[in-house]
Amino acid sequence: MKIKEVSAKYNISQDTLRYYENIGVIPQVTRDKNGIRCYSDDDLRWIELAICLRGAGLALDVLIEYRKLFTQGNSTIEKRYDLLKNQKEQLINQKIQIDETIDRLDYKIKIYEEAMKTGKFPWEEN
Amino acid sequence: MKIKEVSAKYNISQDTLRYYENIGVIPQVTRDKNGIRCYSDDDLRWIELAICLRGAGLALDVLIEYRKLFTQGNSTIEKRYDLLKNQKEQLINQKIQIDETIDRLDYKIKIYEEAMKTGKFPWEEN
DNA sequence: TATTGACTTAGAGTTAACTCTAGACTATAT
DNA sequence: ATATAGTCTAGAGTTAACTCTAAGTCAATA
Repeated sequence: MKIKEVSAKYNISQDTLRYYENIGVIPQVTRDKNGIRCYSDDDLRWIELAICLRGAGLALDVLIEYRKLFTQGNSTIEKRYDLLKNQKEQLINQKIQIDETIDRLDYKIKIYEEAMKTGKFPWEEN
Repeated sequence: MKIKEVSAKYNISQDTLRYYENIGVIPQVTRDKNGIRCYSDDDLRWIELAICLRGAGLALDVLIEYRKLFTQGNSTIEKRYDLLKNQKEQLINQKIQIDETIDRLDYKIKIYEEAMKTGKFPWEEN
């Protein structure tokens, strides 16, 4: 699979694909005789993982670290485990923050709905 | 309340407080005779709101827009309502992404736990 | 044969959200 | 009287994560 197809398949720019490879978020993609990237199934799995984790807000630093540990083999299992646990914790905290904010938005939305229905605008702080 | 106290109370840098005021995320704080900021309760509520929304990932652009609409009075009620609804949708989507990622991390974490318990490292893609 | 389109690289540019710097002012403590 | 601590401003610098540019290679097509 060449870069254009991969880009279309995962809706990610070609620039970003090359960038991720350069910084070590995904493997060094093998090239054909003309130096053109041919993405393997394994490469695609790494890309998909990267997109998923980035989409949830993980930093590229963390993905680079995970990939680095992975390439270092089984001796880094524990470190990878810690990293994953850690990131999961962060995501749980982020979810809590989001839930708080959604509650807050819901409260405001309700007030605005009332205001629009009754034409009366209650005293509001912000 | 002066900037140092506010900074401590909300755990936000003085620079950021001034920055938020400059770009219009929070009100223009009134000054004492020496030009020093004295934050009112209303200012504090805006700060608290900004920190909450930013913590959930809302962009400063959006907060600036909301604040701008607010200062324009009741004629912008509907626009503010739309903005809030919109941002809520985004947060819900973000939460879905996070949940997917947490599931994925959980799966990996389980595999790593197994590996560490048994000492056997199963074939893994990444 | 010339052009087109897909690809390559290195490196510069962009954007968001801070964060820091330098120089100035004022109030209080020694 | 001087030092210290807290504040101010304007503007420069930083960081993350892209995104774009320019100049080049190569294969297929008009």
